[in-house]
Amino acid sequence: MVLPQVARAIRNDFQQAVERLRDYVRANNLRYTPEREEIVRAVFELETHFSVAHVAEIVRRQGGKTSLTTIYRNMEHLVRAGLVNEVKCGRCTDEQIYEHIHQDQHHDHLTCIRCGRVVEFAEEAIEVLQDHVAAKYGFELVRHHLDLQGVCGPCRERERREKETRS
Amino acid sequence: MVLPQVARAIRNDFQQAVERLRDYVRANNLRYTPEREEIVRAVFELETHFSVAHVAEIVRRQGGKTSLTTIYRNMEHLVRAGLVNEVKCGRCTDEQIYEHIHQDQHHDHLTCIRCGRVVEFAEEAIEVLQDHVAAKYGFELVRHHLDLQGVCGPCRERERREKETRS
DNA sequence: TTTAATGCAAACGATTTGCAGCGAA
DNA sequence: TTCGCTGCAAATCGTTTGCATTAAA
Repeated sequence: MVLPQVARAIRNDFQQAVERLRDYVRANNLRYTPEREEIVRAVFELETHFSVAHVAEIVRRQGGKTSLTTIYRNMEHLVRAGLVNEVKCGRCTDEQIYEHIHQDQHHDHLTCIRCGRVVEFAEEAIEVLQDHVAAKYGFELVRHHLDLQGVCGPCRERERREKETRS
Repeated sequence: MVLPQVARAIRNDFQQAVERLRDYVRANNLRYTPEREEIVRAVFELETHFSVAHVAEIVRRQGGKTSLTTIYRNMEHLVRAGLVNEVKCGRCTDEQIYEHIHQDQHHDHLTCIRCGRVVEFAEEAIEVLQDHVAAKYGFELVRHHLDLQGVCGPCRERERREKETRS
Protein backbone atom coordinates (compact mmCIF):
# COMPACT_ATOMS: atom_id res chain seq x y z
CA MET A 1 0.00 0.00 0.00
CA VAL A 2 1.24 3.46 -0.87
CA LEU A 3 1.89 5.81 2.02
CA PRO A 4 -0.27 8.96 2.04
CA GLN A 5 2.62 11.38 1.71
CA VAL A 6 4.09 9.39 -1.15
CA ALA A 7 0.73 9.34 -2.90
CA ARG A 8 0.54 13.08 -2.47
CA ALA A 9 4.03 13.54 -3.86
CA ILE A 10 3.17 11.45 -6.89
CA ARG A 11 0.00 13.40 -7.46
CA ASN A 12 1.85 16.67 -7.19
CA ASP A 13 4.52 15.55 -9.61
CA PHE A 14 1.85 14.48 -12.02
CA GLN A 15 0.00 17.78 -11.75
CA GLN A 16 3.17 19.72 -12.29
CA ALA A 17 4.08 17.51 -15.20
CA VAL A 18 0.75 18.00 -16.91
CA GLU A 19 1.18 21.72 -16.42
CA ARG A 20 4.57 21.62 -18.03
CA LEU A 21 3.38 19.50 -20.86
CA ARG A 22 0.59 21.94 -21.59
CA ASP A 23 3.06 24.80 -21.66
CA TYR A 24 5.36 22.86 -23.92
CA VAL A 25 2.56 21.91 -26.27
CA ARG A 26 1.30 25.46 -26.46
CA ALA A 27 4.75 26.92 -26.96
CA ASN A 28 5.45 24.57 -29.85
CA ASN A 29 2.10 24.69 -31.58
CA LEU A 30 1.47 21.07 -30.82
CA ARG A 31 -1.73 19.46 -29.59
CA TYR A 32 -2.70 18.30 -26.17
CA THR A 33 -4.08 14.83 -26.73
CA PRO A 34 -5.57 12.33 -24.30
CA GLU A 35 -2.80 9.94 -25.33
CA ARG A 36 -0.18 12.40 -24.13
CA GLU A 37 -1.86 12.80 -20.80
CA GLU A 38 -2.21 9.05 -20.49
CA ILE A 39 1.51 8.65 -21.06
CA VAL A 40 2.43 11.28 -18.50
CA ARG A 41 0.09 9.69 -15.98
CA ALA A 42 1.72 6.30 -16.52
CA VAL A 43 5.20 7.75 -16.33
CA PHE A 44 4.53 9.25 -12.95
CA GLU A 45 3.02 6.04 -11.63
CA LEU A 46 6.36 4.36 -12.26
CA GLU A 47 9.46 4.10 -10.15
CA THR A 48 11.97 6.70 -11.17
CA HIS A 49 13.81 4.45 -13.64
CA PHE A 50 11.72 3.04 -16.43
CA SER A 51 11.68 2.06 -20.09
CA VAL A 52 9.15 2.59 -22.85
CA ALA A 53 7.97 -0.97 -22.31
CA HIS A 54 7.25 -0.17 -18.67
CA VAL A 55 5.21 2.85 -19.65
CA ALA A 56 3.21 0.76 -22.10
CA GLU A 57 2.52 -1.78 -19.40
CA ILE A 58 1.16 0.82 -16.99
CA VAL A 59 -0.88 2.46 -19.70
CA ARG A 60 -2.50 -0.86 -20.50
CA ARG A 61 -3.01 -1.64 -16.83
CA GLN A 62 -4.83 1.65 -16.44
CA GLY A 63 -7.13 0.69 -19.24
CA GLY A 64 -5.48 3.00 -21.77
CA LYS A 65 -4.92 1.89 -25.34
CA THR A 66 -2.23 4.31 -26.44
CA SER A 67 0.03 2.45 -28.82
CA LEU A 68 3.68 1.67 -28.33
CA THR A 69 4.48 3.79 -31.35
CA THR A 70 2.84 6.80 -29.81
CA ILE A 71 4.70 6.31 -26.57
CA TYR A 72 7.97 6.17 -28.47
CA ARG A 73 7.05 9.26 -30.42
CA ASN A 74 6.26 11.13 -27.24
CA MET A 75 9.24 10.27 -25.08
CA GLU A 76 11.27 12.77 -27.02
CA HIS A 77 8.72 15.46 -26.23
CA LEU A 78 8.72 14.60 -22.55
CA VAL A 79 12.48 14.98 -22.54
CA ARG A 80 12.31 18.32 -24.29
CA ALA A 81 9.53 19.46 -22.03
CA GLY A 82 11.81 18.75 -19.09
CA LEU A 83 9.65 16.03 -17.56
CA VAL A 84 12.04 13.15 -17.88
CA ASN A 85 15.71 12.48 -18.54
CA GLU A 86 17.35 9.86 -20.63
CA VAL A 87 19.56 7.85 -18.33
CA LYS A 88 22.84 6.30 -19.35
CA CYS A 89 23.51 3.69 -16.77
CA GLY A 90 25.82 0.75 -16.72
CA ARG A 91 23.55 -2.13 -17.49
CA CYS A 92 21.10 -0.30 -19.75
CA THR A 93 22.44 -1.50 -23.07
CA ASP A 94 19.37 -2.63 -24.97
CA GLU A 95 16.56 -0.36 -23.88
CA GLN A 96 16.70 3.35 -23.28
CA ILE A 97 16.00 4.04 -19.64
CA TYR A 98 14.36 7.24 -18.43
CA GLU A 99 13.87 8.86 -15.06
CA HIS A 100 11.50 11.53 -13.77
CA ILE A 101 12.71 14.97 -13.06
CA HIS A 102 11.39 16.08 -9.68
CA GLN A 103 11.16 19.84 -9.33
CA ASP A 104 14.31 20.22 -11.38
CA GLN A 105 16.53 18.64 -8.80
CA HIS A 106 19.61 16.98 -10.22
CA HIS A 107 21.33 13.84 -9.04
CA ASP A 108 23.78 11.21 -10.24
CA HIS A 109 23.88 7.45 -9.95
CA LEU A 110 25.87 4.89 -8.06
CA THR A 111 25.24 1.44 -9.51
CA CYS A 112 26.15 -1.91 -8.01
CA ILE A 113 27.61 -4.07 -10.75
CA ARG A 114 26.64 -7.22 -8.86
CA CYS A 115 23.01 -6.76 -7.84
CA GLY A 116 22.07 -3.78 -9.98
CA ARG A 117 20.98 -1.63 -7.06
CA VAL A 118 21.03 2.05 -7.89
CA VAL A 119 21.63 4.80 -5.36
CA GLU A 120 20.98 8.39 -6.31
CA PHE A 121 23.20 11.05 -4.88
CA ALA A 122 23.91 14.73 -5.27
CA GLU A 123 27.38 16.08 -4.67
CA GLU A 124 27.67 19.79 -5.11
CA ALA A 125 31.47 19.76 -5.10
CA ILE A 126 31.54 17.48 -8.12
CA GLU A 127 29.17 19.75 -10.00
CA VAL A 128 31.40 22.72 -9.31
CA LEU A 129 34.45 20.91 -10.59
CA GLN A 130 32.58 19.88 -13.70
CA ASP A 131 31.79 23.49 -14.46
CA HIS A 132 35.45 24.32 -14.07
CA VAL A 133 36.50 21.58 -16.43
CA ALA A 134 33.93 22.58 -19.04
CA ALA A 135 34.99 26.21 -18.82
CA LYS A 136 38.62 25.23 -19.14
CA TYR A 137 37.89 23.74 -22.55
CA GLY A 138 35.64 26.59 -23.62
CA PHE A 139 32.41 24.64 -23.22
CA GLU A 140 29.18 25.88 -21.80
CA LEU A 141 27.92 22.98 -19.75
CA VAL A 142 24.35 21.93 -20.48
CA ARG A 143 24.06 18.64 -18.64
CA HIS A 144 26.07 15.63 -17.65
CA HIS A 145 25.80 11.95 -16.99
CA LEU A 146 27.78 10.48 -14.14
CA ASP A 147 27.46 6.83 -13.33
CA LEU A 148 29.66 5.47 -10.59
CA GLN A 149 29.89 1.71 -10.75
CA GLY A 150 31.08 -0.47 -7.96
CA VAL A 151 30.15 -3.21 -5.54
CA CYS A 152 27.74 -2.34 -2.76
CA GLY A 153 28.25 -3.26 0.89
CA PRO A 154 25.87 -6.23 1.00
CA CYS A 155 27.33 -7.73 -2.17
CA ARG A 156 30.87 -7.39 -0.88
CA GLU A 157 29.80 -9.04 2.34
CA ARG A 158 28.13 -11.87 0.48
CA GLU A 159 31.17 -12.43 -1.68
CA ARG A 160 33.40 -12.47 1.36
CA ARG A 161 31.27 -15.16 2.95
CA GLU A 162 31.19 -17.21 -0.23
CA LYS A 163 34.93 -17.11 -0.45
CA GLU A 164 35.24 -18.25 3.15
CA THR A 165 32.88 -21.15 2.57
CA ARG A 166 34.82 -22.24 -0.46
CA SER A 167 38.14 -22.38 1.35
CA MET B 1 50.24 11.39 -43.40
CA VAL B 2 50.85 9.96 -39.97
CA LEU B 3 53.62 11.58 -37.96
CA PRO B 4 56.49 9.25 -37.00
CA GLN B 5 55.93 9.53 -33.27
CA VAL B 6 52.23 8.86 -33.70
CA ALA B 7 52.97 5.83 -35.83
CA ARG B 8 55.32 4.60 -33.16
CA ALA B 9 52.71 5.12 -30.45
CA ILE B 10 50.15 3.16 -32.44
CA ARG B 11 52.61 0.36 -33.01
CA ASN B 12 53.50 0.27 -29.34
CA ASP B 13 49.87 0.18 -28.30
CA PHE B 14 49.26 -2.63 -30.71
CA GLN B 15 52.21 -4.62 -29.45
CA GLN B 16 51.16 -4.15 -25.87
CA ALA B 17 47.61 -5.07 -26.76
CA VAL B 18 48.65 -8.28 -28.48
CA GLU B 19 50.70 -9.11 -25.43
CA ARG B 20 47.74 -8.56 -23.17
CA LEU B 21 45.47 -10.54 -25.37
CA ARG B 22 47.87 -13.47 -25.31
CA ASP B 23 47.98 -13.35 -21.54
CA TYR B 24 44.23 -13.18 -21.33
CA VAL B 25 43.77 -16.04 -23.75
CA ARG B 26 46.26 -18.18 -21.90
CA ALA B 27 44.78 -17.35 -18.50
CA ASN B 28 41.31 -18.33 -19.64
CA ASN B 29 42.14 -21.44 -21.63
CA LEU B 30 41.03 -19.78 -24.83
CA ARG B 31 42.74 -19.87 -28.19
CA TYR B 32 44.84 -17.29 -29.90
CA THR B 33 43.39 -17.12 -33.40
CA PRO B 34 44.42 -15.07 -36.41
CA GLU B 35 40.95 -13.50 -36.35
CA ARG B 36 41.58 -12.18 -32.85
CA GLU B 37 44.85 -10.64 -33.87
CA GLU B 38 43.22 -9.16 -36.94
CA ILE B 39 40.59 -7.53 -34.77
CA VAL B 40 43.11 -6.09 -32.35
CA ARG B 41 45.16 -4.75 -35.23
CA ALA B 42 42.10 -3.04 -36.69
CA VAL B 43 41.06 -1.66 -33.34
CA PHE B 44 44.39 0.02 -32.87
CA GLU B 45 44.32 1.48 -36.35
CA LEU B 46 41.20 3.36 -35.41
CA GLU B 47 40.67 6.66 -33.69
CA THR B 48 40.04 6.18 -30.03
CA HIS B 49 36.24 6.09 -30.38
CA PHE B 50 34.85 3.41 -32.62
CA SER B 51 32.00 0.99 -33.16
CA VAL B 52 31.94 -2.64 -34.22
CA ALA B 53 31.04 -1.49 -37.73
CA HIS B 54 34.21 0.62 -37.83
CA VAL B 55 36.31 -2.33 -36.82
CA ALA B 56 34.74 -4.45 -39.53
CA GLU B 57 35.48 -1.77 -42.08
CA ILE B 58 39.15 -1.60 -41.15
CA VAL B 59 39.44 -5.37 -41.07
CA ARG B 60 38.06 -5.54 -44.58
CA ARG B 61 40.24 -2.69 -45.76
CA GLN B 62 43.27 -4.58 -44.50
CA GLY B 63 42.24 -7.57 -46.53
CA GLY B 64 40.98 -9.55 -43.57
CA LYS B 65 37.80 -11.56 -43.79
CA THR B 66 36.89 -11.95 -40.15
CA SER B 67 33.13 -11.89 -39.91
CA LEU B 68 31.01 -9.34 -38.15
CA THR B 69 29.78 -12.06 -35.83
CA THR B 70 33.28 -12.86 -34.74
CA ILE B 71 34.05 -9.23 -34.10
CA TYR B 72 30.95 -8.96 -31.95
CA ARG B 73 31.88 -12.09 -30.09
CA ASN B 74 35.35 -10.78 -29.40
CA MET B 75 34.62 -7.26 -28.24
CA GLU B 76 33.58 -8.66 -24.91
CA HIS B 77 36.94 -10.38 -24.60
CA LEU B 78 38.81 -7.23 -25.47
CA VAL B 79 36.94 -5.44 -22.73
CA ARG B 80 37.70 -8.15 -20.21
CA ALA B 81 41.29 -8.25 -21.31
CA GLY B 82 41.52 -4.56 -20.55
CA LEU B 83 42.23 -3.45 -24.11
CA VAL B 84 39.16 -1.36 -24.69
CA ASN B 85 36.35 0.25 -22.75
CA GLU B 86 32.70 0.49 -23.52
CA VAL B 87 31.86 4.17 -23.76
CA LYS B 88 28.55 5.67 -22.72
CA CYS B 89 28.45 8.98 -24.45
CA GLY B 90 25.65 11.35 -25.22
CA ARG B 91 24.90 10.63 -28.81
CA CYS B 92 25.77 6.95 -28.83
CA THR B 93 22.25 5.59 -28.62
CA ASP B 94 22.14 3.01 -31.36
CA GLU B 95 25.59 1.48 -31.55
CA GLN B 96 27.88 0.58 -28.69
CA ILE B 97 30.97 2.76 -28.88
CA TYR B 98 34.35 1.64 -27.60
CA GLU B 99 37.64 3.35 -26.93
CA HIS B 100 41.20 2.12 -26.54
CA ILE B 101 42.81 1.99 -23.17
CA HIS B 102 46.28 3.49 -23.41
CA GLN B 103 48.64 2.21 -20.74
CA ASP B 104 45.77 2.12 -18.28
CA GLN B 105 45.32 5.85 -18.18
CA HIS B 106 41.84 6.99 -17.35
CA HIS B 107 39.94 9.96 -18.67
CA ASP B 108 36.41 11.31 -19.03
CA HIS B 109 34.55 12.99 -21.86
CA LEU B 110 33.30 16.43 -22.70
CA THR B 111 30.90 16.26 -25.63
CA CYS B 112 29.57 19.11 -27.72
CA ILE B 113 25.85 18.58 -28.22
CA ARG B 114 25.93 20.64 -31.38
CA CYS B 115 28.85 19.35 -33.45
CA GLY B 116 29.59 16.14 -31.59
CA ARG B 117 33.20 17.03 -30.88
CA VAL B 118 34.60 15.06 -27.97
CA VAL B 119 37.35 16.29 -25.67
CA GLU B 120 39.00 13.91 -23.27
CA PHE B 121 40.08 15.19 -19.91
CA ALA B 122 41.38 13.90 -16.63
CA GLU B 123 40.53 15.68 -13.40
CA GLU B 124 42.04 14.13 -10.36
CA ALA B 125 39.91 16.14 -7.96
CA ILE B 126 36.72 14.71 -9.45
CA GLU B 127 38.06 11.19 -9.08
CA VAL B 128 38.83 11.81 -5.43
CA LEU B 129 35.33 13.10 -4.77
CA GLN B 130 33.85 10.11 -6.54
CA ASP B 131 35.72 7.80 -4.22
CA HIS B 132 34.35 9.72 -1.27
CA VAL B 133 30.80 9.48 -2.53
CA ALA B 134 31.10 5.76 -3.21
CA ALA B 135 32.58 5.17 0.23
CA LYS B 136 29.83 7.20 1.84
CA TYR B 137 27.27 4.75 0.47
CA GLY B 138 29.34 1.69 1.29
CA PHE B 139 30.36 1.01 -2.30
CA GLU B 140 33.73 -0.08 -3.51
CA LEU B 141 34.21 1.90 -6.69
CA VAL B 142 35.19 -0.17 -9.72
CA ARG B 143 34.79 2.29 -12.57
CA HIS B 144 32.72 5.23 -13.64
CA HIS B 145 31.37 6.95 -16.69
CA LEU B 146 31.31 10.70 -16.75
CA ASP B 147 30.08 12.52 -19.81
CA LEU B 148 29.88 16.29 -19.64
CA GLN B 149 27.65 17.67 -22.35
CA GLY B 150 27.61 21.24 -23.49
CA VAL B 151 28.22 23.60 -26.35
CA CYS B 152 31.79 24.13 -27.43
CA GLY B 153 33.34 27.53 -28.10
CA PRO B 154 33.17 27.44 -31.90
CA CYS B 155 29.54 26.32 -31.87
CA ARG B 156 28.56 29.07 -29.44
CA GLU B 157 30.34 31.56 -31.63
CA ARG B 158 28.57 30.26 -34.71
CA GLU B 159 25.19 30.43 -33.03
CA ARG B 160 25.88 33.95 -31.86
CA ARG B 161 26.63 35.02 -35.42
CA GLU B 162 23.57 33.27 -36.79
CA LYS B 163 21.37 35.04 -34.30
CA GLU B 164 22.88 38.39 -35.26
CA THR B 165 22.29 37.73 -38.95
CA ARG B 166 18.69 36.80 -38.31
CA SER B 167 17.93 40.01 -36.43
C1' DT C 1 42.05 -35.64 -30.45
C1' DT C 2 39.45 -32.29 -28.05
C1' DT C 3 36.67 -28.57 -27.96
C1' DA C 4 36.92 -23.54 -28.60
C1' DA C 5 36.28 -20.47 -32.52
C1' DT C 6 34.41 -19.20 -36.85
C1' DG C 7 30.94 -18.03 -40.58
C1' DC C 8 26.57 -18.08 -42.32
C1' DA C 9 21.90 -17.46 -42.08
C1' DA C 10 18.17 -16.90 -39.29
C1' DA C 11 16.35 -14.95 -35.15
C1' DC C 12 15.66 -11.09 -32.06
C1' DG C 13 14.27 -6.97 -29.91
C1' DA C 14 14.15 -2.17 -29.59
C1' DT C 15 12.99 1.64 -32.23
C1' DT C 16 11.45 3.96 -36.55
C1' DT C 17 8.67 4.90 -40.52
C1' DG C 18 4.95 5.00 -44.28
C1' DC C 19 0.44 5.76 -44.68
C1' DA C 20 -4.47 6.29 -44.13
C1' DG C 21 -7.72 7.93 -41.00
C1' DC C 22 -8.75 10.87 -36.88
C1' DG C 23 -9.45 14.78 -34.08
C1' DA C 24 -7.60 19.11 -31.43
C1' DA C 25 -7.57 23.90 -32.20
C1' DT D 1 -10.98 23.25 -42.05
C1' DT D 2 -6.31 22.43 -41.17
C1' DC D 3 -2.55 19.87 -40.13
C1' DG D 4 -0.53 17.58 -36.18
C1' DC D 5 -1.42 12.98 -34.03
C1' DT D 6 -2.45 8.14 -33.81
C1' DG D 7 -2.38 3.14 -34.84
C1' DC D 8 -1.10 -0.48 -37.56
C1' DA D 9 1.94 -3.08 -40.09
C1' DA D 10 6.15 -3.25 -42.20
C1' DA D 11 10.80 -1.89 -42.24
C1' DT D 12 15.34 -0.99 -39.91
C1' DC D 13 19.30 -1.99 -37.68
C1' DG D 14 22.42 -3.35 -34.19
C1' DT D 15 23.33 -7.49 -31.94
C1' DT D 16 22.72 -12.46 -30.78
C1' DT D 17 22.22 -17.34 -31.61
C1' DG D 18 21.94 -22.19 -33.72
C1' DC D 19 24.53 -25.16 -36.17
C1' DA D 20 27.79 -27.37 -39.08
C1' DT D 21 32.66 -26.78 -40.03
C1' DT D 22 37.39 -25.56 -39.02
C1' DA D 23 41.54 -25.36 -36.53
C1' DA D 24 44.34 -24.25 -32.10
C1' DA D 25 46.50 -26.65 -28.53
